[in-house]
Amino acid sequence: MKKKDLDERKKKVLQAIVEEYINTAEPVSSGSITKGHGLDYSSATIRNDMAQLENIGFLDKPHTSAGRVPSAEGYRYYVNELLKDDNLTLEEIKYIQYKLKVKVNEIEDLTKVATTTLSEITHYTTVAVGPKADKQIIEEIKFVSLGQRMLMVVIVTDTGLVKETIIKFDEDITESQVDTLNNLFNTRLRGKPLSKIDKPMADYIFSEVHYSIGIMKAIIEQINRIVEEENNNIFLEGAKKSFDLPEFKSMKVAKNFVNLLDTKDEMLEIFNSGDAEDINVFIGDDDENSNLKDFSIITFKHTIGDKDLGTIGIIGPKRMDYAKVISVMKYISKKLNEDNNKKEGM
Amino acid sequence: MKKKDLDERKKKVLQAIVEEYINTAEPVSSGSITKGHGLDYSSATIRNDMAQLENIGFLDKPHTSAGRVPSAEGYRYYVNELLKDDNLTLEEIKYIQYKLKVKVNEIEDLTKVATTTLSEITHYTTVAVGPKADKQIIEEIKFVSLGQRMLMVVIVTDTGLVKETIIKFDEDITESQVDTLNNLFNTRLRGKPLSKIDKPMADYIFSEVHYSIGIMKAIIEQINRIVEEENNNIFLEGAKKSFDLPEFKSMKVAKNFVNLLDTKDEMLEIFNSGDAEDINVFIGDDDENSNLKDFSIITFKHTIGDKDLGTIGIIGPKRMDYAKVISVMKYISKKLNEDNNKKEGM
DNA sequence: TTTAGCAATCATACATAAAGAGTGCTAAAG
DNA sequence: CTTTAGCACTCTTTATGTATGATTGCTAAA
Repeated sequence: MKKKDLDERKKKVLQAIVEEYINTAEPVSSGSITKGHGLDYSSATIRNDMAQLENIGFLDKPHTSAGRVPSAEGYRYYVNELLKDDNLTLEEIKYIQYKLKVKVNEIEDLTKVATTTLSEITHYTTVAVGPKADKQIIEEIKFVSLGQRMLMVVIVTDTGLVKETIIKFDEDITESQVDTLNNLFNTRLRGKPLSKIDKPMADYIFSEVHYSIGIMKAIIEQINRIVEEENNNIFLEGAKKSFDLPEFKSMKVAKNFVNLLDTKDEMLEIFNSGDAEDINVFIGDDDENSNLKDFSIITFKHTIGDKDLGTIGIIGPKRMDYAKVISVMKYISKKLNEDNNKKEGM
Repeated sequence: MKKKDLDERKKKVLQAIVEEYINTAEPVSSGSITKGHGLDYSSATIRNDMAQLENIGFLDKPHTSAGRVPSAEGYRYYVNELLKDDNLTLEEIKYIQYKLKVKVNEIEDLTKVATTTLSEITHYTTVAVGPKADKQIIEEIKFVSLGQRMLMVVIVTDTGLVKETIIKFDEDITESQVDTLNNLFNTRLRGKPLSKIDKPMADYIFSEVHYSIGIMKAIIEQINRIVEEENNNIFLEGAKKSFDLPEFKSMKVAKNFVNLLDTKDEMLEIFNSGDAEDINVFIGDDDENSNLKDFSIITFKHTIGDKDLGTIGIIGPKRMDYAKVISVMKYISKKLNEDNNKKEGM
């Protein structure tokens, strides 16, 4: 049997098992889904279907007499083929609207509000990751002198991202030198993507400036450094909520979760790999030995028009309420885009 | 018996128990400390002392036949009276020197390096909390226009802290207005502490500016907002390390830990309450029902001269290696101050 | 004051048994 | 051919009892 062409009843059985397991966190027995979920068969019939669903890899059996649990494959089929994702209550919709109406001045704030709201409604841990630096356009680059031998550099991009750093020198800097720097870097870099200053550009800058090479080198080096260290701006909300979930009774799961949030690498990879247009669902592989084994991550890109404002996502157990999460995300994503296109048009 | 006047042997017994428990995480029996730790008595003698130490509240008994465990009181006595805190190895000293020698341009970076190093050497979770805003002096306040109706405000303080925000308006702003703003705010606020703009100051500003009240109101409101939201800059390092400790086998402990880091309030209170001059040791109360019950927090203020650069601390189990942690902290604290006074003198 | 000796206490580990849940298979019914 | 009833089988869970070992508290002697 091909995986894709399940007959109608098997689809219903799989769906019933996934939904039941999402609710109870207990393996689902054939007896418990004879009625409801659009099904009305004897447990023996369900058992037969379950055996076949297990054969094609959609279900797992913890042990002989324990009922079935969806496999990663099973979850994927459920998410892709069986999910009905329009189940927000009116209260939830109103709450989201209320929260997103808040007056924000920085896009970062809006992302945080959205992330917090998402966590409140879904009761899962949510994460916001800043946009990739190199996709952004430099709108302003400003040098401000701090004392004689210190300089602050502020770079502002079109998405409202602000990067700043302080550079120290071994020699004095005059105000007129600062003016020159402001002129030079602004005329050269404004409108360009926020990426490292390459060799030709550095050479050009050197050729234009008549004073200390040491200062210029330090500046370029430091700018390249802050441009490179992207995505350090991770915002985490509701980590403790995850610890109330039954899967966190297992120390191993809890530890993997903390590792995931502490190390960040694996998590970031998934956050950055998603498709820009869509809600992306990552379901941890069953067999893998990674920290992600027991978790699912669902992300979407926060965008206004074609500007990438970062990624917002949820980390939860594989037994996640996909329907709910995806519904909420779709709604929030739509709202974010709507409201801000309005504001942009001013 | 008064708590303070333990005879010499009882002191040694208490010390032996604390140190043994720190090493093994197992209740300490009378038999296991008959030799070593400067003791050479029979288990019966030790037992008598242990019974009395328990009476005055320095030891606890998990159950009748389980050996003894230090109480919070016991730890406190140990830390205050019995601790010998000079046990860094040469390798550790060299490693710290090597790490702190790194060239940093922002004080925030230095704090991070110190925090990371502290975590590496002690194997505990470390936390850095930014300095209190109102203790800092405004060194520069800069308005940068972003498009017609957006303005960025950057405030730099004497400790190198940078606060910035973006303000949106309903009307246009001209370059000359921005210049006026820069002049006005800099002459008025530079050298002042980073605190909210009060009524008289606001009134003065209003009286000086001839255009839109709406714009000025928005600016002052927003500046007050970012000044108020202090300590959002918490830097966490090595959370996963804690999960390797035996006490984290208990789900309750693990959950409290995550709550602590996620909610931040309780933790911040302790971080901000410490004495500026000293290493501060907080030991969770035995009976209390708080998230902190099972943990100890050790902090010190990162300062250069009299500038407060924030607080660096460790969160670990009550069974923490106090001697080691305090030694490392003292050393790092000294080094930070030394090196930077040198750099300051340029 | 210190110590040896010993009964008493309690957690832990282990073995065994009983109960319960759920499956897989077979054969009958629809 | 599909569905269902029936039942043996498997495996987990829980309870119970028992043995074991660690450690203490007390007493009496050194």
